[in-house]
Amino acid sequence: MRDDDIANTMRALGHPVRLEIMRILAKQQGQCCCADVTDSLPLAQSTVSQHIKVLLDAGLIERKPHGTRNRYIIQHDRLAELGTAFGGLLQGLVPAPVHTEAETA
Amino acid sequence: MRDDDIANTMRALGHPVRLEIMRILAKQQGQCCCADVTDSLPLAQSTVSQHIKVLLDAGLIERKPHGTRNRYIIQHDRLAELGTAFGGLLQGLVPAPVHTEAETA
DNA sequence: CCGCAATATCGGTGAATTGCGATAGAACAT
DNA sequence: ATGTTCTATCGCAATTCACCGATATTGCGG
Repeated sequence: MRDDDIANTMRALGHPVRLEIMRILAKQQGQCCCADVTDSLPLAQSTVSQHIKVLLDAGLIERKPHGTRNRYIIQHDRLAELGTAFGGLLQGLVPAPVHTEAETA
Repeated sequence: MRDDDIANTMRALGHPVRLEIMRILAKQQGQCCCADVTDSLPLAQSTVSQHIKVLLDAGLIERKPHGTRNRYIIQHDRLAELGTAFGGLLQGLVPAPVHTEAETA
């Protein structure tokens, strides 16, 4: 994952409403449509749809048409990918690459 | 960590330049001032200072005046905190809370 | 005291984000 | 076909972001 990609994905998660949407989607496990999300939030349907689009563009969820509704499925692969990238980032930020105690000249 | 807090911190990291700044700071380990960062990036000093401010406000780094310069230190505690929060988030997004195999009625 | 170097902050510009209501289109039931 | 429901998309306004150059501040050396 490139920095750009990490940054984009993190920014997609960098909004309380979108965090909440992810949780709502998780709770309903693939049986969740836009209206369900809207009902759970104090926001207009268009606004929710926008937030969903951001998550879609980041690859964090996937749209699956189902009759007149659309179901949204969390992409756990993608989340895991981000988790790994984030872990790698933390790793790279770690204080000191001390090799051996005896090596401290 | 509240959602707001998680979102803010993630958004602070949600920019490639700021990721890079974090890496630069890590590499120089506390001996790094604003000019050093600016020299490593194709951006104006004021822009770099702005990005640093974002990281400061998110608590991801700390300023430590040192003569006419300012040194910036990565707050590993804060990073770890975010890591934990992010892990918890992933946990909460996990597909199914299956208790036992025998329980699958 | 005077200039210099480092840096934060101000003012401005253009782009992106966040929110809304209104609208268009698809699928369905009647 | 017609109306209903669900949802994406289109303006639109307000806000924030990203970037810049210019400026003010602060500490240091002469």
